[in-house]
Amino acid sequence: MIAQVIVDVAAKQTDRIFEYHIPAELEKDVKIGSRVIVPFGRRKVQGFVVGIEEKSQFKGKLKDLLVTVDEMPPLTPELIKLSENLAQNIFSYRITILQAMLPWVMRAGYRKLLVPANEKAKQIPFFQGDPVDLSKMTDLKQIKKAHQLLKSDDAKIEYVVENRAKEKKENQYELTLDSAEYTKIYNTLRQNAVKQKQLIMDIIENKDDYPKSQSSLIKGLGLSTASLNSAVEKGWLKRKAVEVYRNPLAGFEDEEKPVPVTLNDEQQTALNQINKAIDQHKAETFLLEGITGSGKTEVYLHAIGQALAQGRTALMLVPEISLTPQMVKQVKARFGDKVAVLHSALSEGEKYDEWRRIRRGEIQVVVGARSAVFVPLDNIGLIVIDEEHESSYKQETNPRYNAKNVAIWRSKYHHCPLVLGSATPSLGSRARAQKDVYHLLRLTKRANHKKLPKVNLIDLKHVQFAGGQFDLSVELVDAIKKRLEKKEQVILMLNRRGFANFMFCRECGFVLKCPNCDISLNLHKDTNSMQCHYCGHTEPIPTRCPNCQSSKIRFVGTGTQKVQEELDELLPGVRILRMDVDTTRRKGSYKRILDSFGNHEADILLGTQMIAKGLDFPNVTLVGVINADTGLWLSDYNASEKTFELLTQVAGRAGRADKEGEVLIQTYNPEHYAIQLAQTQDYERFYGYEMHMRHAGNYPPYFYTVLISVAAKKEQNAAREAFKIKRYLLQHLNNQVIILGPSPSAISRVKNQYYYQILVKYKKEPNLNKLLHHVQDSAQEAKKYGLSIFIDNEPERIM
DNA sequence: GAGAGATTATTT
DNA sequence: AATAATCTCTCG
Repeated sequence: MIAQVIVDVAAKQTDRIFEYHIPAELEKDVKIGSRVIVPFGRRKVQGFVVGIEEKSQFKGKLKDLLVTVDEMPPLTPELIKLSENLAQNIFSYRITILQAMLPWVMRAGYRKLLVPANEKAKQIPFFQGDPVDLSKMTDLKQIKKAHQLLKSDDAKIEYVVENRAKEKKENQYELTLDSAEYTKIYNTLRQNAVKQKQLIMDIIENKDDYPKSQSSLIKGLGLSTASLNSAVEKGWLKRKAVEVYRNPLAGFEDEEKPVPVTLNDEQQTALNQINKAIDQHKAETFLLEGITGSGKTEVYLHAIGQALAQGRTALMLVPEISLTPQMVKQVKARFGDKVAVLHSALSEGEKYDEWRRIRRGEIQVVVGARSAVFVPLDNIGLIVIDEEHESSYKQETNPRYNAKNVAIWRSKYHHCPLVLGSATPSLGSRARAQKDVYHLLRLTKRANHKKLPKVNLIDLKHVQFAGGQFDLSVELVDAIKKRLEKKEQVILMLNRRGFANFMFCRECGFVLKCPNCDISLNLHKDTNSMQCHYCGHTEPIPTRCPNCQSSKIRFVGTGTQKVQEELDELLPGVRILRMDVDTTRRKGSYKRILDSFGNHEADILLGTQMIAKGLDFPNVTLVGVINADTGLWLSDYNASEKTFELLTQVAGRAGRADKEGEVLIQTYNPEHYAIQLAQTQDYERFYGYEMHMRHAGNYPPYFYTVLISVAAKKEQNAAREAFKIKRYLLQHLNNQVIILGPSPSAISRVKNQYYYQILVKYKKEPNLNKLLHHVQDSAQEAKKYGLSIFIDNEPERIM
């Protein structure tokens, strides 16, 4: 038999099938989707079997496939097929896509070892008994010596493929004797053998609980490893290492029982339609447009229950940012240990274990962020994408897939419905619902009949500021005070995007910039440094202007740290929790902050965009937005959409329970339509208005877009290549197409690379895909001259 | 004619 | 992408 293999070499020339002969003894193991090791040239590489055939197309002599790596093929035939489809659409190599479908630990590591070639050579002092890792060899003398040994045939190179995936093992202790004997042992123990007595007593009393794990014995009984060791030595217990799953939900085990929630009419109507599609195995896409607090999550959970009741599985995607403990808790409470969770806060080992539980069919419900769209779930009965407007469903690096499109593909494959949910659907989705491509379901009422919070705009152009800074208006501070007096809680959002503290000299106007990027450095008080958010460059905080040595330097802009200090001053004694990239970096800190706020251990939750989504705190009655404008003037065509979304989402955090909510939005642009319509939280009107704008500007959803970026060390080179690509495209496309640029990116230099980009807008260009693949092929040639070319189909961000 | 460096072809 | 094969240049 012949295996068709995609090898782990991401390059144009190798982006195709290579065939291998399957040795007879491996025939039962090698399946479509298997991860295998194959000889490739002189090397050994990892690869994935994408097909198995009787006969080979190859004229030369086939090599033998060496081994299969896993017991069970990690990829399913479905995912193999999906990878083929994706490769045609997103300008990535097939192997890059296949690897993106699996946990990172399943990527192979490669090592080149210099090993003695014969018995005599083993005595050469150079080896010191061990093979030498060639990639770690830096010393020139050593390298010379290595060459010498290779030439004299005393050494040879051995290629090793390493598997990073490690299973976690835990010690378990099982009983070796019968209970009578343990009683006997107990009686012979000395009075002062406290721990030993305790252990034997536990064995006598809880005999049926054994074998017990080491951690449960140590934690539960307060034993030490030493006492366990001696128990093993004396033959009382037998130790065994067993494989265990790393469990990321360890902290969620004893959550409250699921509360049965009855749906209101609208929810029920929506659910009925979804359930019908589940029952009929129909690959229908629903757009569930429901205002904040309308209980979309309840609808999802009921629908998931329906899929499970039919013996099928369910996949639910949520944005990374809103994969909050609150959300996980709800799903976990409803479906217990049928649930697996996948997101970036898990360790690589945890991700691998969650993934394996899914692959082995031990899981019925998966909740995860973008990459979870590739999980090897079988028999999917429902896919849900919550907050479908979120741009995080699009991966911005290779492979640049959009989880929404992947989900649509999978829903067709499994003949199951896909539910896209949002309070503020993306224009693209909403427009498709308009054209009946998607089925629109609307929830217009808040589930608990509470009114939407009242939203007021504060015009920062005509306002008095509290304190000495220009961040907090008197009106906002007063409103906060009032809420605090009533022992209610407040959420404050500072949309910091490109707006944090930077150093500015009042003498010469100098702004401290990153030496590698075209952007200012940001002040970080916690680490006492100036940092670049793009390349990570760090330097000390200057005390004098680096340009003119003046001491009149200021730090301008608003950061969460600064606002916190101001609030401390204006409202002495107030308890503030800050939530931003800095305070949530450590594992579990996210949960800790939210739990603490939920327990009313703080009055104000001050944070960046990450607090806008999905949080549900009944005691929060006031939401303040410190500056609504920060995202508004970005050059993206969807800046208004993103601003409207964010304001509407954050407003929805107020007044979720019995108490009426209030929202205050500070802005310098109270007349802007995105902000005006966010005030009335009128999505449908915003949709109508924004569609006009898109139509007038020839932007999505009226046009399709492709973004081509070119990066180079020298600015002219990037620009020249971009112009060349544009000329090439114009030559071969009809004149319906619109090509914008080339223009420098919004941040024209990052990590010492200059970026130029062109945007292709088109309605129908059957030729384009072929041309772009040609551009991509030329990228490898261009790389020799230090040029990088990226092609992004339907980009979420154009800057 | 050997060694370094650049270029080109090959990988099943 | 990594490696091998081939070509080119430069050494008094």
